[in-house]
Amino acid sequence: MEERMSGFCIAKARTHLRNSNNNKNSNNDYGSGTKCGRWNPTAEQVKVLTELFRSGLRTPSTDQIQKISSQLSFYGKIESKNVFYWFQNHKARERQKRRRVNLDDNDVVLSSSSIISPPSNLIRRDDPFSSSARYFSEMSHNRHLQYYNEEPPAAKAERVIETLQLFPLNSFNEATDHHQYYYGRKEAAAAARGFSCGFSSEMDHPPLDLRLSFL
Amino acid sequence: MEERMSGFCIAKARTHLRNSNNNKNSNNDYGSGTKCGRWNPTAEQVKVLTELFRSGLRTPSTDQIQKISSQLSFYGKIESKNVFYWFQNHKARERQKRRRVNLDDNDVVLSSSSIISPPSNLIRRDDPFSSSARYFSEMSHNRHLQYYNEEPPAAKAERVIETLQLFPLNSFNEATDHHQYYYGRKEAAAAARGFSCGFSSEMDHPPLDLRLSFL
DNA sequence: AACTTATGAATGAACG
DNA sequence: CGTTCATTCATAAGTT
Repeated sequence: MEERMSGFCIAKARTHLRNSNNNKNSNNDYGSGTKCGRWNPTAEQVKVLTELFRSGLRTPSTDQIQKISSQLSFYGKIESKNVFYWFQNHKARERQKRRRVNLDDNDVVLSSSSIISPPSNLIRRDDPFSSSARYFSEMSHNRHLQYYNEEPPAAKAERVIETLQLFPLNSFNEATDHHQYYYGRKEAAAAARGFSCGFSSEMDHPPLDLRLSFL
Repeated sequence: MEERMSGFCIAKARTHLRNSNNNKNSNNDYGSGTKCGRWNPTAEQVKVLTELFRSGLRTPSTDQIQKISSQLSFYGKIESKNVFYWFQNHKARERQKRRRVNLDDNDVVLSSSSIISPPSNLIRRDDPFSSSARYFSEMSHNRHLQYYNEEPPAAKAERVIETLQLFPLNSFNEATDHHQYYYGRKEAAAAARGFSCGFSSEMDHPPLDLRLSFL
């Protein structure tokens, strides 16, 4: 049972939703609005929140949340929880992003340098989600990061990318030891064990043998 | 029916300047100086991803994503996030589709069985943040159980930053007393500096004076 | 070319 | 907190 039939958004999704007119609306909602209950921040709200974040606020206290919310309500409907979530998400994503970038970065370099030089233009220069932490358009955290010091890169040394060689030449880095994290999915596990990409016969192209064994 | 009209994305904070330049060039010319377009997977990439998905992989771990990305980069430009999103979307859409069908069948049943649906419109608590710091605890949604673990509990010392008082000027809530930053995050306190709620008398304008650079 | 569909990307919300 | 879900936005690709 891996199917996550959680799906019962029904209650929420299908309910026609009250038109929350009690709020008299806000000038925001670019066209949508009334449909769902999901908060849709206005530009100003986002701007302010971003500024706060940028200035270092990461986990506002309850009071702060309330105050911020209060202030932002001027621009449109908003509740405390929205502010709460916003920071929560923003922070998490900021980090996630950074993490991914690091990995990516590492790897790509490797890959390009090895074997078959990739199609020139593949050398990504500026990616939203990578390098330069320039993913979020306007967020640009180009500030002193000293305020948030969170993840010493070294700490994660364990799960590092064991620099598997990327291409088929001799891939299958068994490196994926058995100790792999059972990150849950049975199916995933199953898949990971013996998947050999089906296209063996056609494969007009190279290699890439993905049997997940390398995962 | 859900009209996706969605006027425009005025603020949205990310606005990519749809009008980046001129004509619809949009040649997937990643890597060149221009803005990145969105990832355009090659047939091979899609194939592999699909295979992986079919073989059961639904929510690849970070490592897996990383590796997959590496492998696929052979076929063209690709980043971790692309892989991440791909799976995310693929999974979601499959479910969505299925849900739709499913729901179509017993939508009424559901509705009636769910006990006097409370005035959903009013359910929203105005301020769950009233007192308890750890807020929100009553949503028993019970999604699906999936265990995942790969990160050892980290004893992370919160970095304490000196405090600059928040909302210095005048708050509605007297709560702004000096020890308010005891509430939780010390770091939080550090940040809101300058957030002065100045409800000037100009209601047509941003009342919120953040004194952050704010353009 | 306008319309529709498919899908990449983003993000609010929430779970464990 | 990190992860996952649901929904929406944006845009490339496919259709008419």
